[in-house]
Amino acid sequence: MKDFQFKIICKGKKTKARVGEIYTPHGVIKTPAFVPVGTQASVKSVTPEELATLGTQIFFVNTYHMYLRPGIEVVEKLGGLHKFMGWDGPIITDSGGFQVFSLGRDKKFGNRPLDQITSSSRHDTGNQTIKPDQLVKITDDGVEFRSHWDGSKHLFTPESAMEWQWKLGSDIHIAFDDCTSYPVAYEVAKKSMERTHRWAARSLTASQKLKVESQKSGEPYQALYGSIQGSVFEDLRRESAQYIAAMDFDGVAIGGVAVGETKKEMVHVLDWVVPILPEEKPRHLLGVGEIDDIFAAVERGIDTFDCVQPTRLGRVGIVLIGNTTPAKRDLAPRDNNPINKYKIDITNKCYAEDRRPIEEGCQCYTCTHFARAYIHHLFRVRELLGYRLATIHNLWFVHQLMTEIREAIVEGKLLELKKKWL
RNA sequence: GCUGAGGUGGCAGAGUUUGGCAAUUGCCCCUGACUGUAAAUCAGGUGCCCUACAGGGCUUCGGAGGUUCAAUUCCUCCCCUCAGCA
Repeated sequence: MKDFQFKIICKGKKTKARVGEIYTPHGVIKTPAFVPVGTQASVKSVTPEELATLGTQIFFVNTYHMYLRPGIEVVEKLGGLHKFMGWDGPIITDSGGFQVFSLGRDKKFGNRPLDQITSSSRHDTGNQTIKPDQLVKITDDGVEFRSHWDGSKHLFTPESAMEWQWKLGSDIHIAFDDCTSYPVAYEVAKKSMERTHRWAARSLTASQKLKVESQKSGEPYQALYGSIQGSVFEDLRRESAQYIAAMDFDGVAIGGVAVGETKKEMVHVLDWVVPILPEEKPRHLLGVGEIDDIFAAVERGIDTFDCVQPTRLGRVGIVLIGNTTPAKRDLAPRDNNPINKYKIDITNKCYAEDRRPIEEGCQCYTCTHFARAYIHHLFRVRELLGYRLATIHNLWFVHQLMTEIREAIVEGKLLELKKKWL
């Protein structure tokens, strides 16, 4: 028996949702599961022990970031990612494919001309400043990245991405893909998808080779998920799903979503793609995790999804709240906006003397120990504890929601739960 | 009391040498954004009024005078703060 398995425990009756268990050499993941993101081998501001307490079963680390700092070899020397981070549970690594998209855009700096960007907000490398469009160069072989730290050049290929993930020793790897930007012309999306497919084949070949070698030496199994692209075009998405589904991957990842398209478009993508995927393989949705998206994904049969939202929003003072007990909270003026009904900005003045916890009834460490006023204060004075407490609450919140969702699927009440929330 | 240095938006602090638009810039504050993390970040607004925008009008550099076409800037007096010495 190989160390990686996916078991479906229960399927929804009215939806395509399913409750399952992913077995990895470092433990079991109950699905559907939310996967926090710890890009640089750290879910920012929380310890592995705290993560476990919050309900995190597995989290994301990025190969690209590990490659640049501290370097794959360093992690390897220190005994692999698990030992390096002090986390015994399952780990999933991203290939660096997302950075093709994320480093290639100029989103961070808006649309301002580069000469208007203040020196403190851009990355200076000695005398010259790296422009975003210089950070990534895609070739047939792979991607030439320029380090956002020092501008040095580095070539990433499907083969190297696989090798590095093996050296990191994560439990689940993602194939090296080309995350298509949005909006994008059909022809460009098609080429990007085809490139992703070529890279998927190369990733799989490289990974299988490494798998054979490692099994000889008795190393734990490391799974590989193929990645589907195709932007918002139905025929491309279907083609990509069929292509990836037909390959010998351990699981499937849906990429290129939540990159600027509407939520409606994203849901369409799921509707096209998921029915094509094999039942018995776990399905991961890359980069998605707002409350309504979580429901949309789960009821369409997604098993795991990762997102920076809970952690990133927490660090800027946005804390998540349920929609189930609206009477228990006062809305800040802006929170009357339905889009914001799952979050409050704790830095708003109206919370300066608020004695209540972030959310009444929440059992997280933050809510059982501190008032909104205190967290508000911590953010105003930029105390590190503020970022931590907000992150702790947000992660707990999402993991709690996932627990509720898993229970609801088993009880056949997912749609009721969704209605209650949305 | 003497000597010296100062008084500029809510705060800090440029501008005064060489009179020619102060709303330089920080901070605070307000608002917005964030979905496989170049992100404990970024963007916008922050004297008043008009304007959808472009832009326009007005008020302001401790106080009172003076010189000048023109004064935050030069001159006189006064008030206040800080430092040193009595």
